[in-house]
Amino acid sequence: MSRKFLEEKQRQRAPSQRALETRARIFDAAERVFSRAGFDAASIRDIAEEAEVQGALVNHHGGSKEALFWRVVARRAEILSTARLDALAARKAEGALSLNAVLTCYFEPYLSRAECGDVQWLAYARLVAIVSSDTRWQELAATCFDPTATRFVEEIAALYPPKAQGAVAAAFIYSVAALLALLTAQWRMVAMGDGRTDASSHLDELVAFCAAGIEASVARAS
Amino acid sequence: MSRKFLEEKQRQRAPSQRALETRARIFDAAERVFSRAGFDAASIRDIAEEAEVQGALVNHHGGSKEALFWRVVARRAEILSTARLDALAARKAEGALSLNAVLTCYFEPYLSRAECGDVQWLAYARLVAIVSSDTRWQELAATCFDPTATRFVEEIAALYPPKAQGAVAAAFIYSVAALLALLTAQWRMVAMGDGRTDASSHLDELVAFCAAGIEASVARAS
DNA sequence: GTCTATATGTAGATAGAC
DNA sequence: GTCTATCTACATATAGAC
Repeated sequence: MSRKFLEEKQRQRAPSQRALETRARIFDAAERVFSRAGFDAASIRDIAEEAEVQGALVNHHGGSKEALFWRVVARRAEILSTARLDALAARKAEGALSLNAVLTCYFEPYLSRAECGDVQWLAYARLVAIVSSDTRWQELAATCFDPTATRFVEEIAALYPPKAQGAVAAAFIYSVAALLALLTAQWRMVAMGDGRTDASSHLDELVAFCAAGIEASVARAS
Repeated sequence: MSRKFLEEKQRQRAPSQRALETRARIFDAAERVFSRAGFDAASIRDIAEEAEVQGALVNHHGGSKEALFWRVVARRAEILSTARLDALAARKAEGALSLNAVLTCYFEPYLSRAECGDVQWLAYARLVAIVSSDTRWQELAATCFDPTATRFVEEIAALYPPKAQGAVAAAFIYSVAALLALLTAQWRMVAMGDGRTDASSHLDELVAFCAAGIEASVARAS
């Protein structure tokens, strides 16, 4: 039942251009509304209004509210997974991987999309935070996020002795949490006295933080 | 209006013992239900049932649903802030502080309460994750969490050149995110291959991860 | 595919008896 | 303080016309 919400009904014939645009508008609107309000506080009515369609159309294209959420998350998760794995493969083709290189392959595809100011990708960052922090979406996370994350953990673990595997897994989760914090909790950094404005260096700083943290965790475990 | 939900009405006379117990039962139940379901999916009826009282009593003791959430969060936040600042003061009395010592003073009061298996403190960890990841609770976070967090950022920043302040603030937010991940996302670590079972070493490993990360962030900024 | 109208459930809050 | 009963609002979802 793992992908229960992602299956599409068989269609009689190809959807029209207009229908595809309507569907995309609904998905984009759902993404923004879910990210602003969270799953429960978001209403189908809000989404319909944001998409400028009638409420019944949201159910028609997205299925139930829960299925719509799954589809909205899965849509971008697939794009991101592909970009991350492609970046990893490209780096690997250049020669042996370093810890910093692997982390950059994981962070950069996400950060570059979110930080260039794309509203939809910024909204998606909040969705990931919602999914990651709530066991209610455990199955969704396992379906959309875990395969790629596991791949990266394996890649990092290969740089160290086998007995460090557990420490690498824990430190990678910390690293992903830090990435999400960068995307969703920047107002808190400002409140704590971070007055810097040059967003360009965020990626390198995050990589430096996480790489040093992972090294230290592994060193403790060895 | 910053503490709007935390003010109590003036009372005519002291509440009875029974009333105090009822109130505590309602707050504990609210803590558990909010942590399981999140704010919106939790209903006053669920909370009443969990506390084994009538629904109207929840409104009577907690005020509106939003006010109840504020009070539940604030109640434990105060205990934790006091414990953290006391630990910091005690360490300071012993001599000059190290980065590891400051981080331990911040993490330990929380981890020791959550990891000893106390249901209410485990529930509270989820509440903090909810508050921290949603701008809707920005004001609550600013009221309950920021004063203590700012104090710790200052303490860490004092160990480094002034121009590292921004990097310290960002790295501290990453560290708090890692702490929350340890408390709320351990199932993900297991899914990534962390098969270790000895919970006792989590504190030291987390401190090692964050301390190394902060050092690296500061080094980049200097 | 799209729209109108509505069925059905459940939410938060309170009035008023005890 | 506590309980019963209820008000009002809005949620999701679907039936059926076009």
